[in-house]
Amino acid sequence: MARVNDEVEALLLEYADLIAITGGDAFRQRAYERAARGVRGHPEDVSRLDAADLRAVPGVGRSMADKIEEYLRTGRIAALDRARAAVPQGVRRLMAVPGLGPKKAMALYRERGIASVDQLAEAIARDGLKGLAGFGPGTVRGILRGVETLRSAGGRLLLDAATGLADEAVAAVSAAPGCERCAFAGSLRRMRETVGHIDVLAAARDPEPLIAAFTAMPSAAETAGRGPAEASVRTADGFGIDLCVLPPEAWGAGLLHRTGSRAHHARLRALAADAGLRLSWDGLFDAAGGDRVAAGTEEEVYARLGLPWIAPPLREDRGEVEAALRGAPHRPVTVEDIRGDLHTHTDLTDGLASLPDMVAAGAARGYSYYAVTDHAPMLRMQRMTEEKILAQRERLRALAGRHRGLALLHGTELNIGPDGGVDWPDAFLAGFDVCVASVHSHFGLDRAAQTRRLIAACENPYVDIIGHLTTRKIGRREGIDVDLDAVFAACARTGTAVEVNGHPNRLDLRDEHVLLARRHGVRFAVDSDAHSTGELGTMRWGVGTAQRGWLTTEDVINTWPLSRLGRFLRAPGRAPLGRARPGA
DNA sequence: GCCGTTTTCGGCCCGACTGTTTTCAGTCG
Repeated sequence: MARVNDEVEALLLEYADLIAITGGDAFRQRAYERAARGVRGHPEDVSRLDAADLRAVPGVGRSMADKIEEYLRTGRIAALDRARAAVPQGVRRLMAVPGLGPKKAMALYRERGIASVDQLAEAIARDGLKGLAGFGPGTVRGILRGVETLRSAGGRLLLDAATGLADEAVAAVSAAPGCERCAFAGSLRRMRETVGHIDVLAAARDPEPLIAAFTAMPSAAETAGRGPAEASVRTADGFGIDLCVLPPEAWGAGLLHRTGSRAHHARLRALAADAGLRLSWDGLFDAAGGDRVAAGTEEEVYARLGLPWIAPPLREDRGEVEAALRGAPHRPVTVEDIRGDLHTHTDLTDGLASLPDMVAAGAARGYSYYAVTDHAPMLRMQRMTEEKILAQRERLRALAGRHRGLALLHGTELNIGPDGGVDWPDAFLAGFDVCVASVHSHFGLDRAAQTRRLIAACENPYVDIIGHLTTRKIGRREGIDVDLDAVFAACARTGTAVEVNGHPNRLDLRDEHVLLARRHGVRFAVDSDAHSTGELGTMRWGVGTAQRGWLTTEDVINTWPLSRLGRFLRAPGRAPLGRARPGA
């Protein structure tokens, strides 16, 4: 793990789980979970904070600050070590299975000695849970489904964790003497939703110091392989990172080769062959004479093949080469194109940061508009009321003009009920600038019912954006069963945008669904769904997914100027954007 | 364990869903 915050988050979550497993105070457990989220969402590295600043992190008080300091000083937390001694590691890992909580995990261990996911799967296969109290046939079926979901993500990292590791490796190698260039490549550079291993590429005359720096970095728990110009390491969790060092003149060809995808690179090789050239990992060569004709940069190689540079998320052989050959190269939306975030939370509901802090963080990102969209009352645990959200609106209006050039939009994230209804009547919804509507319950409805409810939500004139439409959580929960064609057709017909949620656990819609929706003529909002100031940065993964889905600025409403966005958000009785808002 | 314009104690994330233990515990959002 690269960022100290990630390490601390993991330790606090582990402690919270151990409290739950051993039947400790539920409020204490939640305090640790909350602090873990606070640390995760904190934009600064906790190792650089003094005691007072540490306690300013949401959810961190004296006891947590002491534990974090103890970890930073000694690399251990004594209280956590004691808790670990009481519960076998595998029991905690069982809790990663959807449907298995602390109680059932502990019961499996106590009654059947099961202490790993593999042992659990094996026990189910030989009917070994029979007779165990609380584990009837329905429960066992559910657990088995959970094991399959978990295994579907098996051993792969989410984009935030993979990016953290890759950044650490690139920083370590870049600092080595003689390193001319260094970057990560592979599926991470293409922004696939999960990453099986990380490819790091570097350019240098002498690979040795780079390899030494790479194998010595803190995350490299063991060196799995080593050659004259490459090395492989594994993290403590067994995740693999490869380094390949190239001569500087081969940098572009090497980066192209290592970035892939295999299918895209094969397409380029075929194109080269047609032109009497040969493309390999170290350059583009004249097939007859053997002279290297391009290799220094990706742009040079593409240009020699008659193509413009193609953004890595597009390199999946989904027509990107043909489009470029036709003279209509695809220009995907970029992070720099994003003018605002239309789905964010504050501590009024389940966010961690205050309204002024979230707004300030949005301003710091250079946005021209920023929407606050806290949860609505149907999500009971959030205890939202009309009074609370109206008071928030007043506080938001009072912040207008505080940040030059930033228009503040007041919104909400509505819940789509099983029948497609949402939390508030039209008259109240008309008071919001923007409404996101999302499914948060009744995941088990059948396909027809899910499709009906989503179409009904689209038809609500105040619903502007459908949030995280399939509700999948990578490795935790399959998405709902829904007729996406029918829903996207309804979105296009009603002018309802679909969200590309950038949270690395969600990435919902996923790239294939984005492609499908785009074919229906749907508009999109790429959002962070941030619950802390740091999480506003998840926008980058949303944009990566949008790029993989071939979205352009024309498709994405939050790349548009405020005036055009305002026309899109128009609804009966709703004040036009910019008029009701000083500072807009 | 955290937190505070109802403060230094006593609250804090409530309720639906599911399966099964036939009166409710466990899990989840």
